[in-house]
Amino acid sequence: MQQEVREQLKAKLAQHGVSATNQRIDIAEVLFEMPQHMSAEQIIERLKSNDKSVSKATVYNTLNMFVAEGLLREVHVDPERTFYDSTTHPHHHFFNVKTRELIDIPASEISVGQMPPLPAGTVAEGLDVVIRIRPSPV
Amino acid sequence: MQQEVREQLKAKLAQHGVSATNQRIDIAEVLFEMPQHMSAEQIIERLKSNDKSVSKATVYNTLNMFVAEGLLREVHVDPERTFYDSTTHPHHHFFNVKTRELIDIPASEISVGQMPPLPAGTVAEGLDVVIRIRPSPV
DNA sequence: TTAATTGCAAACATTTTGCAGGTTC
DNA sequence: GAACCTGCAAAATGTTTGCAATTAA
Repeated sequence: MQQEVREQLKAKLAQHGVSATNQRIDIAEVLFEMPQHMSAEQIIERLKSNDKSVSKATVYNTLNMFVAEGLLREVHVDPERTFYDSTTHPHHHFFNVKTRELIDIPASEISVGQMPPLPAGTVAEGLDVVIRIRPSPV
Repeated sequence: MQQEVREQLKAKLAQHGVSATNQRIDIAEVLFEMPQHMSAEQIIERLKSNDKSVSKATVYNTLNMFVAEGLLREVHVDPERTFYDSTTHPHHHFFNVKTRELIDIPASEISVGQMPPLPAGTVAEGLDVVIRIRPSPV
């Protein structure tokens, strides 16, 4: 049963040209269990509590590879850490600056109207909308 | 003449409750010369080439204080460094992921339509739109 | 068996901090 | 002279790298 999930993940990695080692599947298992945003440290903690031992270096190597191959998206809103977002199709985020939590906003719920002309000699790579929020004051 | 600029900056700092030391004015001089985005290191370099010697610690302390007092805005798009934006009124950015440069987009040039409801118990603090760009392929 | 991958520890880069000495009002 | 500010060096993070040992095709 668990084994089946791992087989599916192996296929997913293969589709993106990533050969599947045990460690990479362990990491994928954490990330792709549900749509979510995690920092490298959170991933390492989760692996630990799942009794999987994967070194920090391998976690970072793997995350960078997943990003390069389009399996993951990096989100940069918190200067202290990079978040890895297991949802790769276009969408946006709330960022709670107090709790440092990211919350998805489906692309359909925000409409960005006219776009300014791009600077000469450049092409657009992506559009990120971040709504910074904080807990309501008492 | 130069002296006059420094007097104006001193007044600007005072308005924001920041007492004006020589170092703080040196830093303000660099930042507020024109609307721009600089990393701490770029600011330190500029100070050096202006023959102003301000220690790294003081630059960081000052930048944090300016941000806290609303004289500056931090921009987080590049995981490797924080940018300090001398334009504090609402606007958006192009970020060239190759050259790591920020370019302003006036708020009027982007219209963000409907906004999704905020998560319960939170209030909005700000809206950031970043259009990631890269040099056109040859 | 050759190439790819892992893990450790050391290296790095950016930012923060502790504290002694200096400055300011 | 009391409170504040600066600068140095050391510390703290988060991330990357070098390299020897291990695993996989």
